[in-house]
Amino acid sequence: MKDDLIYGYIERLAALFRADARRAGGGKRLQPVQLEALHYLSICNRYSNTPAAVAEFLGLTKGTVSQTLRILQADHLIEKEIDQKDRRIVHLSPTERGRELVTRSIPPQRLQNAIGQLSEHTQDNIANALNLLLHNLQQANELKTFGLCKTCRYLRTEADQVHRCGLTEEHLHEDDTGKICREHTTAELPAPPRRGPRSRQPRPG
Amino acid sequence: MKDDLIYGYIERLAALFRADARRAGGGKRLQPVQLEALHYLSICNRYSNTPAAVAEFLGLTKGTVSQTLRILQADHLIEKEIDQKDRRIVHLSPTERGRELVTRSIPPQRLQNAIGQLSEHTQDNIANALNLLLHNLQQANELKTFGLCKTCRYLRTEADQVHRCGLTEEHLHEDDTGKICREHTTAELPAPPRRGPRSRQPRPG
DNA sequence: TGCCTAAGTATCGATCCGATACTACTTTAT
DNA sequence: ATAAAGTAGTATCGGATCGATACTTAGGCA
Repeated sequence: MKDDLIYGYIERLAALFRADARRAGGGKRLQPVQLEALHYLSICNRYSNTPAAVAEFLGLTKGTVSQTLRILQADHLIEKEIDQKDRRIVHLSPTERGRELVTRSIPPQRLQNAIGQLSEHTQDNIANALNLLLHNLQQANELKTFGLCKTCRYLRTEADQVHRCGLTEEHLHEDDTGKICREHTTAELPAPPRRGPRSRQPRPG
Repeated sequence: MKDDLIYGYIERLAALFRADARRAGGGKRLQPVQLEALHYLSICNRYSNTPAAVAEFLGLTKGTVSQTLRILQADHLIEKEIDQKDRRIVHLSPTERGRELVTRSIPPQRLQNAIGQLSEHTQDNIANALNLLLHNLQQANELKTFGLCKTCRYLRTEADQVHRCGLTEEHLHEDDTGKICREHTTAELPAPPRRGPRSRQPRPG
């Protein structure tokens, strides 16, 4: 078992990224968690941009995330909009300022320096190894995958390149299929959609 | 450039580890940073177990780390001892309780679940890919490596398996060479030891 | 002796974070 | 139709994180 070794490497890399995030931030100093929340909101689709989804993604409670989002909003980095169909739900979108900040800060400069020195082939190897590890970790522990919509088993592409989500039957724009979805389910998984006690329709994209 | 992808994977893995660390902790709930500090102190050699080294390793300021260590000491997870040669320096060692806690919590159960399912070969691939990435990141940004003493370019092994550090000329026990050293310098690096304006002797092990 | 530097601590304020309690809204059961 | 249960989100409290700043103690050096 190489778990000690692998854990050590990832912890080390993550610590360096966090230190980077702390020192960077571009003028308006953001905390690492704030930056991660902003980052998520800039790469998720329009059905996954709610406070609850951010909390799930970051592995924090919704109360904790609520404060972080309040700060981001106060700094004019995100905007809130109430869902008209279900008025309990809030949709969050990064402002232009917010998007610029994410683009400047992620990925961190140090990582770019390092990866730029590696061959395409080596980069692929690293990306594949990490993908495999993450995928295995999520599957072994039955965690949410937060994958791209276009890799979801419920995505159907019909005639004339019309995309449709098999869970909600909704039409999807091409753009949406390249973003992270909260309801993403890995294609290889034979498991059926878990329709537990909750009868609410999931809201995938 | 696969940097976006690679960053995403690592950030995701680290978030899961942190969530694990928060929920675990075994009775005495430790914060993720506290656990990481305790972990470091349980794998570093006797010359790298100071507050300053912990701060360097975690990428935090010494003031911040000082508080964390105070809490660990109050919980009887570490012990402090003043260096007799330089009485400014404090040496930190985990107590028996501290060591048990680290052993229980690191690596996290979820990672063990995931890695246990992979073949030896796949585990090696992942470990190698991460090692390469981390090594490259440290070298490209001139960061401290915090590697094992036995992989340091300054380690010399003399007759009768007597180990000696080329920087301090000190004798080293076999045990020490398997631990993390603050002054570790990667073997492949042709760079000379940086003896800058500081005239202090480094304290490798 | 006196100055400089280094290791470590103390304190403050902004933020993080979970726990708890609450409001507003939707869905379900009766 | 109405009550009950469940969900999304917010507010507040207390302990911890974290950087900035200022400080104490100790060693190095002229």
